[in-house]
Amino acid sequence: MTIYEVARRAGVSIATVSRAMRDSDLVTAETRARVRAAAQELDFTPSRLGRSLAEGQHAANGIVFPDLVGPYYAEVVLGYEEVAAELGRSVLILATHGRRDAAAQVLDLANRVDGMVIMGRTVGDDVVERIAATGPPLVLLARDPVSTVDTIRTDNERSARELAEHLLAHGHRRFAFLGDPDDSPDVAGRYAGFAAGLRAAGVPVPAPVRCAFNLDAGREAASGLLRRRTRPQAVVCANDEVALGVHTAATEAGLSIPDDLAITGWDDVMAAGFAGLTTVRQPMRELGATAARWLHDRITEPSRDRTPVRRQVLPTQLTVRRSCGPHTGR
Amino acid sequence: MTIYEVARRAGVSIATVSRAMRDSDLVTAETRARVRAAAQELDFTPSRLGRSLAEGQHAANGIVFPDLVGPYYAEVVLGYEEVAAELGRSVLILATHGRRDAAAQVLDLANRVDGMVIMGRTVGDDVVERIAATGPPLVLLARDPVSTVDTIRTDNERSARELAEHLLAHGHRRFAFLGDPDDSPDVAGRYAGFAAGLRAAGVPVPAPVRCAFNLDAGREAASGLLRRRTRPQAVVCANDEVALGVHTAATEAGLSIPDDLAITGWDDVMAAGFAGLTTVRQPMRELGATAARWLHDRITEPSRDRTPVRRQVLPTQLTVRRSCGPHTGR
DNA sequence: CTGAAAGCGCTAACAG
DNA sequence: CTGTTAGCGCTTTCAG
Repeated sequence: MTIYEVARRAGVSIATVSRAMRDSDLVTAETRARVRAAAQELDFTPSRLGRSLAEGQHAANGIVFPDLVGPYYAEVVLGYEEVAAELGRSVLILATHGRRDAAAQVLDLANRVDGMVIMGRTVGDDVVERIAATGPPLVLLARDPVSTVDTIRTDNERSARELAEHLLAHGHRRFAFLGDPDDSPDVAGRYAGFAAGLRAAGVPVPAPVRCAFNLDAGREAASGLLRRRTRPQAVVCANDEVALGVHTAATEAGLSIPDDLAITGWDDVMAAGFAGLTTVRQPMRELGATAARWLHDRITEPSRDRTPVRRQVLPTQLTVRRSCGPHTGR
Repeated sequence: MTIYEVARRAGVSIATVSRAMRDSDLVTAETRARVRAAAQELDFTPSRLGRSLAEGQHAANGIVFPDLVGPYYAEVVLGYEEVAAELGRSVLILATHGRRDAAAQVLDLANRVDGMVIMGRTVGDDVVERIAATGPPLVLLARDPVSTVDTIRTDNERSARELAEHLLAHGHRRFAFLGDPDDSPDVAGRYAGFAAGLRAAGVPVPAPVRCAFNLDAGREAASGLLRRRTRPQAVVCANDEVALGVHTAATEAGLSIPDDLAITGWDDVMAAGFAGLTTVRQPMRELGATAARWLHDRITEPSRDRTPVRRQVLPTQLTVRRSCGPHTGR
């Protein structure tokens, strides 16, 4: 079912069918009606491929992330998809799963979309720069800026520092940090802010205890930590899953939280509420939604690169619960 | 940067470039090398659009779901994407968000992919049938079969019945069911199995208390329920979010769980473990992964529809924790 | 307002 | 093995 058959049936040229299908005002209402009727009868839908090739537009956006485990990426993707859909664009997803050969897949994706966002440490800067140079518009999300690419992130340093100060106010002095700063720019920022907070108070900054982003990794790392001769008083974790792993390990070790051990996480996942975990909330959907809007601007702007580079850091919110230490008063 | 410029630079025809780029064995190793070198220098990547139009293949799959709230859909999508990527296919996502006009978007998606999965109650059977008739291969996921479309689901009836029996064994006799059977085929199945379990024991089957799939809805519905003169002894919820909402409401009302009120959920989300919630676990990734494999089979099979209709129901697992009632022994 | 015709970038017969 | 030449399905000048 192609435009030709509709044209024949309606007794017009394919150009007219094309116009009628897109409500161009270069056709009489009457002609349009006749064409649409024919299209209806033949159950014709213009081929996206044909149209895209001719227009040089995919009407699609891409997004690259490590995976969808935990609510963080899922929420970002959701915010992105929602706005993209409103703007009439489909969304292509690509999970790198930490694969080595992710670059090739990302490059392939760049070839299928009019714009794309690249999250965190999914691929190297070389790939980003290559796409920035010859590919579609890009937005970097939760990742350090590269050359002149638009970048959107949430604040990590400041909240982490605030968190450190809060813990210090509880009287804690021996700390541990769980998470791998080399794993993602977010973790690096959180560790940096945490370290800055301790340093300002003259408290020794521990080296990070590197572990993956999941409950089991946190649990395992913690069980080692808790066996040390001098146990930390407070464990700051790179995210909630890790923190909940520590929570589990501590409980198993017969420790009571927060009296024997204070714990904090990041993200405020649903389980954090039920575990009474102090954490930091960040505007995940807004992150994705903003990226989608920025991309749309770049894609539709008349002269590429007219808009200056955009950089934004969204604020986060410290959410204090009982896991960080006893709170007196209300 | 097109195939023509590479051809000129390498001193060959575009056909040869095409062959060299795809490692056809219809080119000398030497020619291939020369072409690839030229391509490299010019930073040429074959256009996906051009290729797709010529091949009549998108090398992409689609997936339609209501949203990504909660781990369920995210996990299914992840399993789907992972397998699709391994099979060399990109993935297009479409979240319907319960919109009325989802049909048009789904139809549009069908025009961009070689195969797609449609989950739950995102669009009506008419849309499914229309795509089945003229569109790419389809797999229905967590949804009742439609005509001869492949369908994969997890078991709901049986597990729900098992769950009812377990609760009956605890001595509970006054039940409530939270969730809307009209909302999704899954909920319908769960309610049906639950009802069957009670009926078999001669226990009155309550009408479902309809509520949305989230914590607040569960909490609100429960607070009404708990104010009735005869409070139920056990509340069976359509999923964990709802159950955790009930949990919250009950705790707020000063009830102790499970002594004053037993609660069960579905999905085994992370918070369920921390809340001690009895629930039912289902193989979410496997659901998506299987759908991706089935689609690939259909897409690549020589004569369309040679494979008979596939229907599969994956088993689930009752996960008993403390929220359903006191367990003696180990 | 409508039609003819030239692409968009690539693949795949079909000849050599 | 390599080149020529049709398309794939649609949009868009350019004439009329």
